[in-house]
Amino acid sequence: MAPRSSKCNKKEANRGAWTAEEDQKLAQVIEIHGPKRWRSVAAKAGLNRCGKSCRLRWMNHLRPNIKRGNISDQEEDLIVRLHKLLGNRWSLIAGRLPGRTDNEIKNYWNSHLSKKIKQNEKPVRSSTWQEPASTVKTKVLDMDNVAKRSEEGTSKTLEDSKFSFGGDGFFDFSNEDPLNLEWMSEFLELDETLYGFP
DNA sequence: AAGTATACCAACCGCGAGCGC
DNA sequence: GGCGCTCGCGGTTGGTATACT
Repeated sequence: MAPRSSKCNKKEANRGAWTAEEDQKLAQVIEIHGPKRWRSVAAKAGLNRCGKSCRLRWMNHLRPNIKRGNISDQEEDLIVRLHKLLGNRWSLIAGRLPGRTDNEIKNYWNSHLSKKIKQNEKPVRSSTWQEPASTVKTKVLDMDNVAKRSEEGTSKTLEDSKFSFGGDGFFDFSNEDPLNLEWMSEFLELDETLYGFP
C-alpha cells in the first residue's frame, strides 16, 4: 500500500529550519492562491517541502498579525483558565488569544505554566473544587454536541444564553474583548448551568 | 574559559476527521 | 459504503541559547 500522502517524504523533502528565501516564496504563493491546498502551494512555490510543513510555517510564523513573545499576565491568566476548562485543546485556546498560535501556547504551557501550576496548585473555581482531566474531556465532547444541537436549533439549554456558536461549532465570542476576563466568568457560570458544577 | 544543565522554541510525526469521487 | 486525499490537531523531538558550576 502506498504511503499516506499527508506524510512528508523523509528522503526527498527539505527538513529543518526555514530560510528567508523559502519564507518569501511561500508567502508569495499564498498571497496569490490563498492558504489552502498546501501540497500544491508547496509545489507552486518550488519548495522542496511537504504541504504539512508549509502549513505549519504559515500558521506559526508567516500569517499576518502574529504576535511574538512577551505573553502578558492577562494572556497567561486566560490561558490557565481556558486550559482548566478545555484541557489540551490548544487550537481552541489559541482562538481566544488574538495573534497567538496553538504551537506557541502549547510551548508556553509546557515550559512555563505546567510547572507553575504544579507549584501552587490553586483551583480557579473554588477553594476545594478541582476537575479531573477525564471529566474535562467528557465535558468538552459534550460541548461539541451542545454546539451541534444549537446549530440545528434543537438546543433548549442555550436558547436564552447571550453566547452564540460560530461556524466552527464553538462558542462565538467575537463580541467579547478576548483579554477582558468578565466574559470568562460568565462562561464559567454557563458551564455550571450546563453541567451542574460544582 | 570550558563543560554541563536547563529553558525555550521551531519543526516533525502520527492520528483522526472531513470531504469528494 | 469504501477509498484516497487533504487538513488540522496534539504530542514529541531536536537544535540553539542561556544560565550555572
